[in-house]
Amino acid sequence: MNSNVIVRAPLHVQVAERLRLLIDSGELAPGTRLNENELCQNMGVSRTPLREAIRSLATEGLVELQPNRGAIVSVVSQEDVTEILPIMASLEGLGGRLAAMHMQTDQIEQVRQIHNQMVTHYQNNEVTEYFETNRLIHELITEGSGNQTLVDTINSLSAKVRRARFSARMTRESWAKAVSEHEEMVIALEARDPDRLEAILIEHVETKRTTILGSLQRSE
Amino acid sequence: MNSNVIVRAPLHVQVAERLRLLIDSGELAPGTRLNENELCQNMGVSRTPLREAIRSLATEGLVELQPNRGAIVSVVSQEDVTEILPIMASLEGLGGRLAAMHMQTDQIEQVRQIHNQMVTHYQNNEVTEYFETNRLIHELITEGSGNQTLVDTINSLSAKVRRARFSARMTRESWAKAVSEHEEMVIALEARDPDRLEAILIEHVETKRTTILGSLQRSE
DNA sequence: ATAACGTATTTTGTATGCAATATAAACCCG
DNA sequence: CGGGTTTATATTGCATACAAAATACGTTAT
Repeated sequence: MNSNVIVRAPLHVQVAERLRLLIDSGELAPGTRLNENELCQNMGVSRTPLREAIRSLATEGLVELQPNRGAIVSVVSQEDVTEILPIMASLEGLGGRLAAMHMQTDQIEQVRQIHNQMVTHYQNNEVTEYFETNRLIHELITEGSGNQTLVDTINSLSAKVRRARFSARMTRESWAKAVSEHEEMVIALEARDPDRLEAILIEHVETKRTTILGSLQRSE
Repeated sequence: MNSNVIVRAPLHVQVAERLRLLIDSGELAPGTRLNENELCQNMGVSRTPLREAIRSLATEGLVELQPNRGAIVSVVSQEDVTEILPIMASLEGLGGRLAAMHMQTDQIEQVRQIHNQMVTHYQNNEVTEYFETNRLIHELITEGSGNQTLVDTINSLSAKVRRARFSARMTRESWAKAVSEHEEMVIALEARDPDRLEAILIEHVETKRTTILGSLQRSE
């Protein structure tokens, strides 16, 4: 009777994880062709698990299969982002609504703490740390909904937008707006006001949309 | 220069499609273990493309991988349905809102026609045809949003709920309510009233939730 | 009779090999 | 020299082969 069974993940799962990381970090840039032999050598596995991993990533939408020509890292177009953000607005809004109803007090306090950290990073102009704490807050609120399917759905959409990385291109103005919206979010959460939190989150994603599209304009 | 190239889909894609159908139709019931050799013989392919297909279905959530023990058709629990329906409400609501803004007049007329067919099926107590036309209307409206990512997201969630198939267990009462809500939907669409259509769709999914959970209660 | 052990068989996981397709290179002809 | 065709190489697609794990079975001992 051993309940501490250590089941090491199947190779294709490990490989998929690793690839996901490479793609997310940008080491494998959008459009890059995935050469099977090359990746096999790199990771020290055979083609079978690698190919299985690639198929998974394809259904996730991270890579695109081209029959008889392998797979390329999928490119996230402006149209994609335009499609995704309204969906995320709805879903984050729903998440916030549920979170305001279900979250424990200590969890809310945790959000407040991280929010305060985020504001500090904002004031110190620490962009990377700002985005990380920002992401964490959204994650905590979404998870606070208690709806795992919702969390998964949002994450999968969020991953695509993130990969387009417009991050660094925020104007001082829109950054300030985002921070103040976050402040309101936490207040609504502390007041456990579902309608208000939902509304702010939807508005917040709308701000994000403006920021991103603005940044895309400027970069053309 | 030949632009009429016929690219027949890769085997793993065909296999995935076939499996999806088998699962969706219930021929492969939830919980069934997928025996690779058996399926290979059945479909006349080797294990490699079959396994690749299974991996895809796993990331779609239709099957569940059990390390060293293969895959089983995933079971859709009451909790899953409880999680999914609010998400679908949000997304269908958004879809309706966008559809009311973007749909062409002739597309709306088409919805009206199919709606009328659906009402006839309702009056004649033709359940299968009713559900088919019902599904079609929702599909048309969602597609009318012009947001393909939204369509995909809804479809993937919808597939899971559908697989739980509570369909046949509708009470006369809730059925009537669903039909009248549909009538209102079409009216709101014809009036191109985004707010109203969104509200009705959200309400409509809520009705569905009640119906399904009621049916689950009764079946215990 | 049943519980526990050990062996045989099945089934999954991974690697390798061969065939088909696509890409790159060499070559020929204008 | 350039466009097009042929040939060579690389890469993907699929099937098979081997290894490891899990399940099924039979035997023995209590």
